[in-house]
Amino acid sequence: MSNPNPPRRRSERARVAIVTATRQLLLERGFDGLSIEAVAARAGVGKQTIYRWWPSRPALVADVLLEDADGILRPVDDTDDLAADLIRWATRLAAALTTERGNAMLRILTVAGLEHPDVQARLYQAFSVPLHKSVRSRLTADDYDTATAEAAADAVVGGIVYGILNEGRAFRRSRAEAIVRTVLTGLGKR
Amino acid sequence: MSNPNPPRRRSERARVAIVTATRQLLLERGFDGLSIEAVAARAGVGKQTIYRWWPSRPALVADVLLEDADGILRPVDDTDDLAADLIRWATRLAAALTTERGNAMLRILTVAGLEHPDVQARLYQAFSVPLHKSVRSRLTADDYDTATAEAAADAVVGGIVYGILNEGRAFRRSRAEAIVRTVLTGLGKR
Amino acid sequence: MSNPNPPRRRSERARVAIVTATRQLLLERGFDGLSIEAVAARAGVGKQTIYRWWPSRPALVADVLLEDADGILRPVDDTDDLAADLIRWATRLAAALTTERGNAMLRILTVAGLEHPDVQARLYQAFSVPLHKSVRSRLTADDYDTATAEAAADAVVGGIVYGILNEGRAFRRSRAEAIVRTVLTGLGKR
Amino acid sequence: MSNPNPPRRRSERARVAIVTATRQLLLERGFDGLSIEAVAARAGVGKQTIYRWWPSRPALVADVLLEDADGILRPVDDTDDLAADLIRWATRLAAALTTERGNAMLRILTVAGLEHPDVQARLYQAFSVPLHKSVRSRLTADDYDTATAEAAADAVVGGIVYGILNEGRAFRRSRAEAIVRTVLTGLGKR
DNA sequence: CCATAATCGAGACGGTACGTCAGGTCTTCGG
DNA sequence: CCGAAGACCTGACGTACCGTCTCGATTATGG
Repeated sequence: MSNPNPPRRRSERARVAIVTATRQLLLERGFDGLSIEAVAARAGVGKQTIYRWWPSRPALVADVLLEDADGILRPVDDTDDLAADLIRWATRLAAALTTERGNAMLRILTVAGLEHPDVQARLYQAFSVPLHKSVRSRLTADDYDTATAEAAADAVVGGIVYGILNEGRAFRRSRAEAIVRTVLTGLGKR
Repeated sequence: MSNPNPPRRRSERARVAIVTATRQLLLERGFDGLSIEAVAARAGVGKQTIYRWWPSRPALVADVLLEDADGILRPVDDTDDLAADLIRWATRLAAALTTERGNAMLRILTVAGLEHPDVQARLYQAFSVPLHKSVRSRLTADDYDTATAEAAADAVVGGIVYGILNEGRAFRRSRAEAIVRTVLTGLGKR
Repeated sequence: MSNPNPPRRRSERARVAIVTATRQLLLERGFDGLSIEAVAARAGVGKQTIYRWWPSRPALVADVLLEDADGILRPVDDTDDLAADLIRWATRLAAALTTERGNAMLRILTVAGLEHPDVQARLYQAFSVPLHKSVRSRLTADDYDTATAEAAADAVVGGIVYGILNEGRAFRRSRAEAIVRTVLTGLGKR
Repeated sequence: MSNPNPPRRRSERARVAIVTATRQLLLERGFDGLSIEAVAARAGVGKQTIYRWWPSRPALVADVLLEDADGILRPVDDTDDLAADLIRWATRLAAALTTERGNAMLRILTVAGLEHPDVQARLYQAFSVPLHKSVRSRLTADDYDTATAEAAADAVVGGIVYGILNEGRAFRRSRAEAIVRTVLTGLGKR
């Protein structure tokens, strides 16, 4: 019997050209300014070659974003100073998301997810979950209970990312630090 | 003296029909499924009548959302129990944003803002700012300093809204409560 | 009792402005490039003021053309030299219809007539009939019978005008003369 | 060697559907009642498919007319009776141009040409030139000199076609005959 | 080492929606 | 009541892309 999953000989050259063209156009024109036709033209590829391998525009975009995820997803350091670890992490996250490119990516990622449930799920797994988990793990490593770690991670990640979604590149890193400190120490009245 | 800029006699009938049709179609098909042509048809109005008064699709959508803002924007109560006040507020916010309609609105609002800077600014002023301010005011009323209030508001609002953007209607109200509690008490190891 | 036929107080100022604007735009853009909106704007007049007095665009155009008819419609001289009279007339007609303005008018007149039966009838009466009649009268004045005069007028007028419609301003006056001569002398083989 | 300019694979099915729909609509609504949108709808074709192959509405119309030219363009017979030959030809021309369809075509052809110079040139070559040439050739075959033949052709063709443009289907064939006879015999006073 | 079948580039196709122009009707207001 | 202004509904414009569908022209095995 034949190979049940024949490797469907796909042109790597074309794949790379498409992904590259998509990345460029995404940064030039944003998510909703991106047309398959433009990608095909820029990549020197027939439209069908794109449709053969990606079911939809958001799926293509998602693939491109996933290739670039590493710049954003970094684990939290684990020294013996929890506050310092979290603040360093939060600051770096804010920095990454306020570069021109990083901010563009965040926006694209958010829109793409909001407009296409399938993609939402993939991006959620690839970005939100690891981000949240980074913080949670560092906290449970310091013996916080799951529920507390969860809520704290919500507050820190949400506070920073939502802030940047709203303020864009104007969001200051010091604000990320302030959020982390507040979550750590709470609001015990002084 | 006469008005030097007479407000160009506008048909209220048409305005209402357009806004209503837009709201319906937005809920039926979402933001990017909304076409001006469909709005015009449903409203029984010429396309030009829409373009005459709104510069773009996101601007029209923004106007519709702004009319519906009240359901989401409620001030924080001010009893002598800060925790209870904030938790009640957070819980209600989460409830409003996880109804079918409220969640749809949140998603639409976010995409519309991300795709159109002008609209982003308006929506930011109309939603994010008041939301944030609600929490901040309640805290400064209890004599927290500005910086702390700011950071806490970031954490609470961001934690809840970003959570709901990610999880959708699956986001539980108890999680909003947990976030508030964590921010209030901090992570002082017990 | 009131005047049973009140002269519907119409603004002469507006009428003139409209007709003038129409004439200008007609020469600038041709018949089908003429829009009522442009006429109204150029004339400093509301659209309704045009529609109040003219039922349609071709009707307005027809009025303008009729005001300018004199340049084209000249009677045939009646000296005792029939050939000279007709040649002079034909030559002048060709000259009038091959000026920039006259040619534009001919084309406009033709299109307007072909596209609107009512207008066709008016223009026919105002241009074709007098043109034809000029020639016919001159011939009957020289005792040709009606049928012959008719046919000769057909040949002369048609030959010249149709020629100019086809060739435009390239049509030479000598050609008009040749047509007249041929009709006068016939083709008796030599 | 291969064709350096391969003719961009075109759907014959679509071409025929478009031309047919255009012809129908032209006869139903006339030239200026013809919309590309209606042609596309009737032909079951996307608008772009029309715009891909024809630069403008008049160009499309011209193509349709050119396909139908044969009904009008017939050579002049060449028996030894010049008068009979020309009269037969003139009579047939008048007959063809006073059928419902033929008359409609003549009007359409004329307007299309007058409104669009490019089209004017093509239609002139395809209709006016051959018509004129038919008569001229028959005359030069009988040893008339070029100038005379030219003027006579002007008078005959112009007399008939311009007459029909003005009178429409009311133009009698006998009038065409009278024109031919007059041109042949001239107006030598009897 | 060819045969053959999937993949490729190109781009035509039937469509939907765009944003604009103008048509002809209507409404408002000032003179 | 007329005239200016211009909003209104309608319908068509010409364009951009959509996603599907042929077309040859390459490839890249696997018989």
